[in-house]
Amino acid sequence: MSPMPAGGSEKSRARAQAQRARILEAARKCFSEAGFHGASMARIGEQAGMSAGLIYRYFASKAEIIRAITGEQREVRMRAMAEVGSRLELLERIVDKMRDWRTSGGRPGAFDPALFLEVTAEACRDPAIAALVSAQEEETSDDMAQVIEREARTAGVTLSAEALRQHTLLARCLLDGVILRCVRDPGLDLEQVRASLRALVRPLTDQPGPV
Amino acid sequence: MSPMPAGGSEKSRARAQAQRARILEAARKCFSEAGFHGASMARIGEQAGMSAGLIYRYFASKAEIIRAITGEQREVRMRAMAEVGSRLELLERIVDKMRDWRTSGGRPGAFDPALFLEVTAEACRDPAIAALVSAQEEETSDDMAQVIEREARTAGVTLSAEALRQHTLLARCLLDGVILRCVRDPGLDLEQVRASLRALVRPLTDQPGPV
Amino acid sequence: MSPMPAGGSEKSRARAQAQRARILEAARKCFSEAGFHGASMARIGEQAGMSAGLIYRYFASKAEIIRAITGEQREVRMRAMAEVGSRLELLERIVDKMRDWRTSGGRPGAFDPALFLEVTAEACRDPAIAALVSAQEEETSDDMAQVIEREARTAGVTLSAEALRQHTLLARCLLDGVILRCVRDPGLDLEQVRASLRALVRPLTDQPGPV
Amino acid sequence: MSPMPAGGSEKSRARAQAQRARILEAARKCFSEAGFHGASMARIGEQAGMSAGLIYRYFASKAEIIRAITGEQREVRMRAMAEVGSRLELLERIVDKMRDWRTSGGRPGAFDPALFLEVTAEACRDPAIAALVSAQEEETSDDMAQVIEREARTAGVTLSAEALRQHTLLARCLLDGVILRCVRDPGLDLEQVRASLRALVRPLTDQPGPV
DNA sequence: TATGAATGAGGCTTCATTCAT
DNA sequence: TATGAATGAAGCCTCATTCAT
Repeated sequence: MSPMPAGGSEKSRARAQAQRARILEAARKCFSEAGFHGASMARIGEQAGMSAGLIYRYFASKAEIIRAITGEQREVRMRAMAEVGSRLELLERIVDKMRDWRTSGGRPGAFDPALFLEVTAEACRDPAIAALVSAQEEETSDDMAQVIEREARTAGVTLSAEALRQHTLLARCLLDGVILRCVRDPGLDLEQVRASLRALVRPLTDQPGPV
Repeated sequence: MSPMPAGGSEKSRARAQAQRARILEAARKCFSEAGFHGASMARIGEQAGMSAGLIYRYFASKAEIIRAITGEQREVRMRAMAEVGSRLELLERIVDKMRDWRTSGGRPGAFDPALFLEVTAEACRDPAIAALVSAQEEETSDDMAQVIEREARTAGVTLSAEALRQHTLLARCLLDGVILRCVRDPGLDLEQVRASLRALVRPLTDQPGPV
Repeated sequence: MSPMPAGGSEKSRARAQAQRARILEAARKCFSEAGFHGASMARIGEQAGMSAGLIYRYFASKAEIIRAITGEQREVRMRAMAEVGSRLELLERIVDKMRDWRTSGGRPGAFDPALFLEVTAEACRDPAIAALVSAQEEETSDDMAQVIEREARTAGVTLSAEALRQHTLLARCLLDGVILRCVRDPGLDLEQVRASLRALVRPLTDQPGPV
Repeated sequence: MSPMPAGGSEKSRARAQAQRARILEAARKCFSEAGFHGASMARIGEQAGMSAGLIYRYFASKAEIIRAITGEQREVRMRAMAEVGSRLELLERIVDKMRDWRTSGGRPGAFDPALFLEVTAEACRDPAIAALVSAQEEETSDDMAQVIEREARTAGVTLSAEALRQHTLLARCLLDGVILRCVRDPGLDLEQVRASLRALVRPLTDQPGPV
């Protein structure tokens, strides 16, 4: 799959990894701005500071870059959920990220809603992408479950497996929903979103519900 | 905007409308399968049973078709919210739609999550699409508020403006979140989603919250 | 060559001639504005107030319209030279025509330098056009010779055949040159051109020359 | 304007210039034969011995090629006027060029009347071309004035500014007229044109006129 | 490793022309 | 006679990908 030879010195392998990273960074930016189909290899190369031809020494095709970008998303989401103590904290964090995106327009390493949606849309078409995304979703649900368990532990509450699953599902839908709404309505008042979330998210209880 | 002359007989106008509908139907299918930029005019023409050139008698450009498809989404969402009496009923309805999509793969006129996401992703890039989507979002929020007011009336509860706004926001995020999650995880158990929603959505109260 | 049937009543033949004239009038305008290749049959039809398809009942092809337009040019030039008594009068008349063109932008029936050049350029490519133009040139030279003979008669001078030929050549080159220069330099001061021509054109003498 | 990056090694820049030249050479030929709009990029590429796509590495669009060709015309005319000592010499030279064109059909670098007329016709439609042509006309008039001043100096005559302007105008019209007539009438006897010019062009005098 | 020239396929769009009505 | 729907070819241009250097 990868065009890079398995062999080579330690040093050259490190170099190769650095090159791949540069390409992916450039691709992320281009894909975010123009979409997978709208971004050209030439533009990605330019952004990465190399010729388009050279990219093919590190990735077999544009599709492989897309797959790699898709694969990276998992880390971004995981990082976002690590060390978060409650659902509300997590939701507020995503609101912060959305505001960052609106104002600064996407710094490297930050969560990029445009890319997130591009990947999701592509998953509807490319089965390989769909499989990657689906696998990530399960992991992300696990991460979310951990956040909720942490919150429950802090609150001194014990959740049944069923309650945990339901709270996880709800929280995830809310989170994705916030992202989608922010993207679809650039005029959406994020402070109001934050306030609403604060008012609406209740302390965890053992019993299922409520919204 | 439209390349068709204003005049023409009754019959020819009807015919033109039929042709436009055929093209839009074909475009919907192609865009859903391949994305706006992955679908070619040739493919759309083939799907519509006509030459690619003929499409330009009814639409000035591919972009105009994309705009028309985007504009249509509003009707689809509006139809879905009409005559719905409560948030839970609405959410269950969207779950039904997602199951339809998974099984039948998108019938004409039905809500198409792939297209919905394609439009949203495109809104990140094309300001014209962003404006359309943004306008639709406001209308959809109004529709959602009506659903909630209906539910409140039925429950004999009076909602403050603030509470109404918050419930609307929550419900919309949940709804969009359900769509996104279903698309991103084809393995997601829709029956479990339905069950969770039933358990989680509480009767409306005057007070803000809770989730 | 022509798609029109030879038969038909007197009335229908007259009608056909009127239609041809309308088409040619429209084509003249379109060709002048957009060039032979830049003007579409649809646009010509629109300008003529008929469908593009109908044009083919009166002309076998676009090329035939071009040929017809080319053929018309002869009349325009001929009309311009009729009843003109001297070279200077003729040259001043062309200066007037150029000013009309600059200000009014080409009325129907008027001499159109853009069309004149379009035809000339096309003559370099299409042998059929070249033949038409070449034939017209001979006729136009004859017309010019008549103008000069008229001038000589008025001046009481007898020109040798050789002198006549030379004066004709000179006058024609001057005339075409004025047209070309006016087109190529929209800033050219026509009044100065007129003044220069007045100063430069001397009474005819029997002897060859001078300039 | 140019799609080529500014940087690059000495060698690659030289190569790029050579490619541009090859393309322009091919375009000149194609435009001369078929006109700006009749010549296809594919044909130009074929003539230049490269794929049509490659052309876009050296020119941003077909329009840019047209502009480049148009711009070149100035040099061709300028070259023709350099080191010419009199109006008659200049006119005879253009007659020579026309004969070359008729016989050899346009060698690279030679003056091409078909192209000259194509450019002029295009100037009637495209304001960008019109501006280029207009600017060239002024320069060409300056060049012509210099030729005339040279002739006056040789003849020991001092020309007033007004006389200089008038002689320049006359000479230029004659010159353009000769070109136009040669193109429009392929049967025109160039030797007779030459003889007529010789007979008609008189030595310069201080006084305005005569023709 | 790295470049950038080169290609061929394909995309969007226009248009002359034909034909059923 | 007249329309306008319909097509197929062609045009301009872009781009992923390959390859000689």
